[in-house]
Amino acid sequence: MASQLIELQGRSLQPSGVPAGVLDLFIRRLSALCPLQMHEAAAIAGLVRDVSRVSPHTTILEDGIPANEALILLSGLACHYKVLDTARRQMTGFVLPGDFCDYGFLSSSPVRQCVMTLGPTVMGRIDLKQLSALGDKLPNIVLAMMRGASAEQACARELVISLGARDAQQRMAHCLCELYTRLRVVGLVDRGQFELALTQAELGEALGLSTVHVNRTIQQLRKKKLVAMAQGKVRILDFPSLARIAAFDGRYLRS
Amino acid sequence: MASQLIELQGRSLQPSGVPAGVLDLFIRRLSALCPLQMHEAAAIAGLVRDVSRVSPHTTILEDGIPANEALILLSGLACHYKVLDTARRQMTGFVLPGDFCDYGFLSSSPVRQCVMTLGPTVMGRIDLKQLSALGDKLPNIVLAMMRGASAEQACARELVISLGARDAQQRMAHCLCELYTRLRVVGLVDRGQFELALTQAELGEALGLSTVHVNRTIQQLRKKKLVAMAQGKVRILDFPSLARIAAFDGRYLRS
DNA sequence: CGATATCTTGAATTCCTTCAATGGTAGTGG
DNA sequence: CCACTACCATTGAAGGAATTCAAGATATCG
Repeated sequence: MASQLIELQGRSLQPSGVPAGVLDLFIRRLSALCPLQMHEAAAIAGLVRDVSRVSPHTTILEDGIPANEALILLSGLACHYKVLDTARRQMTGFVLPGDFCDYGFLSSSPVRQCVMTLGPTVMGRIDLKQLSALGDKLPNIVLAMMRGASAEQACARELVISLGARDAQQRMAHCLCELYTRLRVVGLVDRGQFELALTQAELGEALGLSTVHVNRTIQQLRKKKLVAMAQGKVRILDFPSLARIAAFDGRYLRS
Repeated sequence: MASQLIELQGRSLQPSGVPAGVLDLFIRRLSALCPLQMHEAAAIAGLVRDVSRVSPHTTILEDGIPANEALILLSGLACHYKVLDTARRQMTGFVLPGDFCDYGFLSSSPVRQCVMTLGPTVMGRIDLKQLSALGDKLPNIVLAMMRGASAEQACARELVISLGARDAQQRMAHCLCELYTRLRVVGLVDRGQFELALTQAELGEALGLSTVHVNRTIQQLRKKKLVAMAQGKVRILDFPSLARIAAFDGRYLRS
């Protein structure tokens, strides 16, 4: 796993040696799941260690391996996926900044699916013993994490619906609506625009479509002036119309 | 919700008024998730109340409603589903005997998807306050439930893979392999045969296929002498071959 | 600036859907 | 006991959505 300690960028250090600011998204995400008091947020932020960059297309969690730490995506993009016999690959969900990469640690279950980075990312780690001890003292922390797992479950179910009952255009629109909504929670959307380090081929792996068809589908949405996508950036031009096409109802993302 | 108290069938009663035996599958399922001591199993079984029959095709949990009790399927079959604008319906997972219908109660999340019975079923309920109090005393109970939620998550992800990357025959084979494996855990498979109160149209809603194509796919599997399906019963004739077709690897079902 | 990856386009094919009709089976009531 | 009804399974034929194959255009990066 090619990773190195992140540079400090001239920021002040917390006791753990983690630059302030890097953990903002993590705390913002947790608080959105369950409102945290200042000391609760500080306590869990204090457990994050080994903050490090991870190169694109690196598998950071392997199927079937018991975890001994909780992995948090601090910036960038990652995904759950599985490789089939046929060398075909299917993604089953995105991990966005502030999310835990896998929630199996909550029930001491082994990781059930590989997790891989897509663009360049920054990861943080929390020792499970420490996390467990903290959870005993601050139940809101545990609640927030369990709600995170619940939200991830809801996303997976929604993806089932996309792949089972929506056509290509609806799938694409729904995916963009979800990313837009989830990224907005952590403040990563600026005037309808967000970063998305994802090729069309990779989008196809997420949506169960061929690369060619992804391309044609995007063009349809472009032609309708609903989105603009280029250079790893997505701009949502007309969210209401996009949501209408996809029959997107973001309530499944709420806690 | 058309439900009535189950008859007693001449069995001895536990203090709660629930006939002995009805809860066996529930305990077996929980113990498979996390081995329980006798007193732990007895404790949670003692909380189950309002055991009642529910008619086929009854929606027992509604999208978005906060739950005030945990619902357990004691016998029969149920599913998670969502109805789309287009009047199309997509199932996102099966609930088998011994399973909780929804795990949202673990994080005080509202139910995120409707749950509906398929065949005739028997349901049990546990008050969330009592369950929470019990969980504080017996952490293994909580662990078992959280592992149940984790297993359900794994099932949803696997369904994503089926709908996104497997053709009709592989989907069908994979679905049958999963049902076979899950039902075997609770002892509901007899010489390769199990009950499945599901029409071909409903199977299509689960697998993202049209009724016609479900029919043709089943015929292919029949012709290969892999399965026999009729009158709500499925017999797996050649599990290894079926698993090979689907590239089924049951490890995702383990805790 | 050349090399590689990604995006784009066209044409042929495949898998699955839709429509429509028939056959089978179980339950209902005369 | 048999007609009647309703639901489910099955089959054929036509159409459509998405895939595959193949090639060319554009971007990206060392």
